[in-house]
Amino acid sequence: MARSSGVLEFAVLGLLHDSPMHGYELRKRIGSELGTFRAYSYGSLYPALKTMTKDGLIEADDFSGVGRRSKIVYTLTADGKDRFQELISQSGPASWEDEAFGVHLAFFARTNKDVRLRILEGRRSRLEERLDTLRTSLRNASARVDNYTLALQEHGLESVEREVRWLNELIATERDGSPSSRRTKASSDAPAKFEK
Amino acid sequence: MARSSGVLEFAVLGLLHDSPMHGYELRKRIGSELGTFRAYSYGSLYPALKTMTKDGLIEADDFSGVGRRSKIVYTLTADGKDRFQELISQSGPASWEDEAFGVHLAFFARTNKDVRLRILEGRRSRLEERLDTLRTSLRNASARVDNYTLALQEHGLESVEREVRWLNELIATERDGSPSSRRTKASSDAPAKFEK
DNA sequence: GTTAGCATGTAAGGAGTTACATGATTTT
DNA sequence: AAAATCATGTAACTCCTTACATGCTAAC
Repeated sequence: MARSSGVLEFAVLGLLHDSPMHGYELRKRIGSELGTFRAYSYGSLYPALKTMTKDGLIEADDFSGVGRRSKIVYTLTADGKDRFQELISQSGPASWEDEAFGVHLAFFARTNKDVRLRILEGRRSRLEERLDTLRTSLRNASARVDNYTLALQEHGLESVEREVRWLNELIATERDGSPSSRRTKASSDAPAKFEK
Repeated sequence: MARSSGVLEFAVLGLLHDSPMHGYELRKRIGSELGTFRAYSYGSLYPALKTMTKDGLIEADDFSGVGRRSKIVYTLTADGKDRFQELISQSGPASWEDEAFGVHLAFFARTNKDVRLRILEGRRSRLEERLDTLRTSLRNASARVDNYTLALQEHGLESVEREVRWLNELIATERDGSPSSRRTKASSDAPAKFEK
């Protein structure tokens, strides 16, 4: 098994979970719907779809009937759904990295509340580590470095501080919802603010 | 000629411009002094140094005297200085990309005022394009997408808006300095706010 | 009828990381 | 004397982009 990995696979599984789709459309949605708006090229996407088909995560239906624009529609298999559940339940260090965090958040509506909180808090502590490094480096920098570099570092620092505040709000909102310990069955109910 | 390219080469040239250094230290400085705090691994850095040596941009002096910790100190050659001047003078589209912009800004103290302004303005227009895309995608998104994704997209949008405001300040400060058209010889004088 | 957008793919290559391998020196 | 940090390097691998190649269909 090729064991295709990474953010792209995760994104594809999540989007196909909603409805079957062909590659061309998947690419657009990855670029626009997933908060990251990271656009993958076809050179990444199409080979990934092949690998995932080989791995049995998705199934390809070739709609190349004569006279009609050729299309290959992909559908999630049972294995694919399992894999998505597996990925969506991960709340370890890997899920607090920039890109991975973005995709995880994009699928939060389908994520358990406990997992959501752990990811949010993990992300925050990851950023707080970064703040430490940045503040230290800024303290040394103010003596040695020119003021353009300083301006850039300060701006970077403020950006991270802003993200921490944003996370604090998300975490607070998340906690305002019904506490997960009360539930017998793990619930993915979103707190009021996040209902559709 | 291998024509080593990219941000890493630029960063190395800029740092060696100040003073000769060995690889281990270069790596740390790239991570901390350059506003981007992007840390390259040795697996990237050491091969890059070899290529640059082959290209004649830097010169390696091996301090492996017996009993002393082995060190290879790199010094900029005349060609290397030329190359750095070439890179630092570029104000085209490539220099408004995230990473490249960071390095360019890190070396702004050695950049001509005209070039500085063109880079700052180019960066701003690049971000304004991104704002357009984001705002459009956000308008569609609010209908179709769950509110977690929405929160992420809104936060992303605000981050870009903040960077634009930051750039506006830098540009204004830059313009407050003596106008470059008055100068016969291009000057790299920093505006008052940015003097050391 | 031609331009723009839809739709799929491959080959070559760029840029970087991880894991490995080795050894000296300083700090605890 | 052990642990941390200094110091250099390579091989295999991952992930992704660019450029190429092909052809259909809708809109102007």
